[in-house]
Amino acid sequence: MTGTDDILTGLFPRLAELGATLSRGRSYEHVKTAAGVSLERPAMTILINLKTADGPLRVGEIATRMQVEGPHVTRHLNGLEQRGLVERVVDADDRRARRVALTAEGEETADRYLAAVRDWFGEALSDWPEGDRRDLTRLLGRLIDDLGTHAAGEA
Amino acid sequence: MTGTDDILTGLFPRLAELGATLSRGRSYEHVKTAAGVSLERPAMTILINLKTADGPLRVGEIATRMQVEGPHVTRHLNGLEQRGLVERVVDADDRRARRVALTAEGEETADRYLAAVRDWFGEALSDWPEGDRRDLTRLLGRLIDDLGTHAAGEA
DNA sequence: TATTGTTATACTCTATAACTATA
DNA sequence: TATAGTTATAGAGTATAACAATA
Repeated sequence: MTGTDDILTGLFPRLAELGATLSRGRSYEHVKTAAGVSLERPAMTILINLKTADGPLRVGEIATRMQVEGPHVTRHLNGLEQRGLVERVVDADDRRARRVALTAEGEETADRYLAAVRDWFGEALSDWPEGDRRDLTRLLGRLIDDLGTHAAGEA
Repeated sequence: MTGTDDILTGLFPRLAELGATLSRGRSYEHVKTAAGVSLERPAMTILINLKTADGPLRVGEIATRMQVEGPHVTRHLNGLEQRGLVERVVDADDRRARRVALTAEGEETADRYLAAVRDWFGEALSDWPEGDRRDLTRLLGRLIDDLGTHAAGEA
């Protein structure tokens, strides 16, 4: 009884609050301002995915990484391309597909944003022992895996 | 350099992915189905807040707890009241305010939902050592606090 | 004059359906 | 016939502005 009750009184409320803090909290606004970018959040997420990938990504691959459907990516890609932050190039091997790549300006934007993220979180967690950060990262990774696996009905 | 780099390669991506898993993942759908409820998520969140509070809450208090603006709460309250899950009673002490209370049916719905949450997370985390759950809960609590404090510019 | 809540409106995020072009 | 991506449309989530009632 103790173990399961902890979920309702401990973990679950924290996850709900973290979700609210992350999605509606002012953190993103602060970071955006610090980085001097004016993009909607999913658009910024696309840039980060491209930046942290090895090279250009296909549209479908971006959608999978973001856990969203294709048209959502296409829509933001249209805006990003108009602003000159990404380029879409037809894949030579499969002409149905497109390879999406950051432009130089897109790369700069992603760099500025990531630097602001690093500063922001670094300040917020400045008095955290290194061990706690590592533990949290590890536990979150496992949580994500286990939630995903369970949702997929594989376990 | 090591400490701050961990944020960009470790913590930050995990938080982003957890946010996606929590907000768009199928977990909520599974739990909803298991509990046999058909409410939009913010409406369910209102019920849970009322259930876990000591007694009836004012509209503004619900909004604060959910980290949203007042009109958003009002809108969902209208739906919940129509379905007979909550009641709004004018506060005798301050007639501008309303006290929102769960009806018997609202209470049952919240109970069913929370039981399904407990089952769902309990299964997903069934092989977690008790210590890991406690650690994650503690670290998440601190993370939320520190992000909130930093966003408020207090530190 | 300030505060509680509501109504009206609009913006952001995301999904589904229908389509085009390749394969 | 199946797959990659796009366009069109719609729904969920949330915010701001204007307002009512009360303090």
